[in-house]
Amino acid sequence: MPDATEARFSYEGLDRVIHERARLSVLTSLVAHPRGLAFPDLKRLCGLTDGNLSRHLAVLQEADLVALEKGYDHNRPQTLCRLTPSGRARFLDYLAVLEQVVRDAQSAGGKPAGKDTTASGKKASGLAEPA
Amino acid sequence: MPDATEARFSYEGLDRVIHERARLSVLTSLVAHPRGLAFPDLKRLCGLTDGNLSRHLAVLQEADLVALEKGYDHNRPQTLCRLTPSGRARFLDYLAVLEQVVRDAQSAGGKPAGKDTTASGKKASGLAEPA
DNA sequence: CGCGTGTACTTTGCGATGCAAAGTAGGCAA
DNA sequence: TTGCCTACTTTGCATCGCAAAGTACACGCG
Repeated sequence: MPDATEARFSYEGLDRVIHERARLSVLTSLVAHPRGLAFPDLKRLCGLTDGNLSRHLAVLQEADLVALEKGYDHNRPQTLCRLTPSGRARFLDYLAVLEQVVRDAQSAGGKPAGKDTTASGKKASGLAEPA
Repeated sequence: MPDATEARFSYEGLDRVIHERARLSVLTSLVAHPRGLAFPDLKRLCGLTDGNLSRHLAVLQEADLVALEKGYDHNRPQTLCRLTPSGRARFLDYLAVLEQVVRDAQSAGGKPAGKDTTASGKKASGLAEPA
């Protein structure tokens, strides 16, 4: 058990590439559709504009989180997006941290909090927070 | 797939002010310490630099998510940070959306991640992607 | 056949923002 | 007093999200 002064709320596992809202949407969509999704479907599912999705996909591809397969369907360009294996792994890691955040918050917010780990210098102003 | 046209993965509840990693750290720390936290404690808990914390606190205060009480303790400046009531409410709303993200991702065959925050042990082995 | 319209993306531009290094202020020890 | 330490704040830069504009191609219509 490490000391109580460690940065236990720093959440370093929240990779910035994944943590962005739009990309989180994309990755969640993709993990929910393991066969992949076409660009327009992804666009609609995530509520993104064309440009936005294009850019975020480029970032995700650059980070080796998704793979883009560009082909043609009925003579129309069709980009199929899928998670890479390492992308899936990294996303699951990220999710585990997210769960930790939720647990940390709920242990005080939704339930009786009894774990005050940083008991330094409280003023105890007699301020009761709203129940 | 009930309705493929709705943007059910857009997660519009992920307020950008809250969703930032550093601020998420701060808010989680604060919700776990309802009596408030002093600047240095917050700094250490979140693993932030002085400048970083200062800036993020200013943003959070501007958004009426936290309240800053500047005073003196033992003749030293001491800023006490607490969640505002509406800040707590908005953070809990945000958390609900986070939980939804986790659920959406896990319902797809992602395993229910345990309490191991460094879940790097399994790679993609147990969850081969369908081609 | 050419022209406009619609889909499927990409590129560009800009305003916002995270981040860290440098700056300020005051207590306290020597 | 001098110098160091804590407790913040300000500044500057590089990144980034976002949306409007741009490109490419297929199809329908006169």
